[in-house]
Amino acid sequence: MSRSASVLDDQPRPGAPDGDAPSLGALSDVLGYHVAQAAVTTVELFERHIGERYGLRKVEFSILMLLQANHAITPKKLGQMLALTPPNLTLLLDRLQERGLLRRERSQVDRRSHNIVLTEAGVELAAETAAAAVPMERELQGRLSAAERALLIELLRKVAGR
Amino acid sequence: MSRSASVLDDQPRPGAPDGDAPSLGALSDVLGYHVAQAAVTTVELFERHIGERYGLRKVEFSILMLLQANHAITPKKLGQMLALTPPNLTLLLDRLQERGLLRRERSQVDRRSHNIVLTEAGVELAAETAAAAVPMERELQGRLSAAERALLIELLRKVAGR
DNA sequence: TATTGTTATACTCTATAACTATA
DNA sequence: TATAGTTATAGAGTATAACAATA
Repeated sequence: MSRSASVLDDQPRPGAPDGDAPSLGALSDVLGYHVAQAAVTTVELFERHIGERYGLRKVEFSILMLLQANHAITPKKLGQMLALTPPNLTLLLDRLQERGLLRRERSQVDRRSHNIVLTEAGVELAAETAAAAVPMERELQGRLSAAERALLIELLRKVAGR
Repeated sequence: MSRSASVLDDQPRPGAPDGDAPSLGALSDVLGYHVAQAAVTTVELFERHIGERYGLRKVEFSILMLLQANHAITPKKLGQMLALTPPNLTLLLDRLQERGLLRRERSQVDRRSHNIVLTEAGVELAAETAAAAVPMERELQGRLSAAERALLIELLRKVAGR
């Protein structure tokens, strides 16, 4: 754990008004901190490429992508995959439904559960935003090589563990 | 982008009530999604090892660690390092100050700014929680080797870019 | 005029509890 | 008696605007 003694005990040097880069201390060994800091970048990227342009929140985009890939899926499963509690999911689905992007169809097999399916507009928006994700990811090339990016995703999946 | 056709069009097979594992679709190539999913794990880890035990939120723990490593630091810098807006930081510092963990000392150099310093109780809690972070990180060994973990942190730092 | 930090405020995000309807 | 989903509600997290004190 490297630390830079007490360089700035209320005495910032004239030439460096903001002092040295402060040390992370014990935080440098805390994985969660680095995950959170990386999220600052990815969230900003998402907002700029997709969120603001299509009026979608991160989770809404994820839901669209999962519905695109799985056609019909229950709220239960969506909730499990995205770590959402049932009440939150209900609200999210309400919002997307009001926008005409999806439908809830009562399952004929188990009438308690629903199958969520994209409407035509939903299919279209899913395709558009999936396409918008490509340049978004490409923007990371300045920070990570393709190999590093693939490796990073693999390691993150191990941490997520599912 | 692998997708598993329409295995579950409202017809879950009897033997597998929850159907096959749904595909991630386009999401599997979105770094931000994987970062967010990994965060679910690290947040849960934090809550269990530190948050609940010491009544600290993630950011509060981070502030403690930064103060521990840097002795005196201004809210401005803390805000930059943790991506917090000034009003949020004010509230966080209020809370920690009310708990008797830190003091705001007006800088003699620039009387607009403050130096935040840990009280004795703050130093103690910082040490305790830093120690509690060790077994927390160790718990990740089931998912990542030491080398993988180091590599992951390095890659996350590149994404965070600072 | 610009900067540090604060106050006031509101909006988003997420969680818990209680409920309905099906099984 | 258990499960899928909803409703109601509250708390945590985060943002913007307006302000005070100092530079």
